[in-house]
Amino acid sequence: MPEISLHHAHPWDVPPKEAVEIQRQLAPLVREAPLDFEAVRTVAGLDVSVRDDRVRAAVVVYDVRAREVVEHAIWEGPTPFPYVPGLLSFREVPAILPALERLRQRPDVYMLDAQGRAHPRRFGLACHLGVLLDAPALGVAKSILVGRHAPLAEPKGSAQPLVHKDETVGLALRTRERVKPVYVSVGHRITLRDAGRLALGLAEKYKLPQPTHLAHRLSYRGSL
DNA sequence: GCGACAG
DNA sequence: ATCTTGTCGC
Repeated sequence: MPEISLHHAHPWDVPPKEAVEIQRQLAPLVREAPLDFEAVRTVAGLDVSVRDDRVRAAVVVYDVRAREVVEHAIWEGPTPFPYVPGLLSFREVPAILPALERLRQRPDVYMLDAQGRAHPRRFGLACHLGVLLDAPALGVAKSILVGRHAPLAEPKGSAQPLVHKDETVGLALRTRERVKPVYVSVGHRITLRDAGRLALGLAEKYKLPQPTHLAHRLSYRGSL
């Protein structure tokens, strides 16, 4: 079992003010690059649920060719940080990392139930995890943190850029007809275009792509 | 100063 | 995120 090596590690138990400073320091490290789909066999779906003062992180490793879950893991622990808009990663990453350590294999791509660059400082949870792991990552959120977009057409696959302060930070993407869209954004080592393609391609049965949908189920119910 | 605000 | 049954519509 390969050990997880973190890039640019830093403390998590810090006051909000310092957390913001850490984000500003790491944001420039985010890289956008084409995703080599030929080399992608597995996509990890990640999600964290909260129960009283406990958090439960769940990871599902989804084989994109076989279209099935090949491995999954859970980790539970005390809630380390309150929910503060813009600082979600400081609440969830400390639980996600130990969950990832319980996997036997390293996923090729990480898909988060959160924002990537569509964040006030361009450093949402998907960016944070991507930079720490130095691996391809993308965010697929159910609602907007920052930015606006034009109305979407009806068909599945319709999309509109999500713009914040004159900058395209994400994509409003309709993954199912007549269903509210999801918000895709770059986490790390992927382009917005490829992130959109991946999210749409994995949205087989539900609004959310399979990896994220299943991870949400696993963290919420405790089983698949 | 007043709203908005991933999960 | 979480608390929760039925119900309307494709």
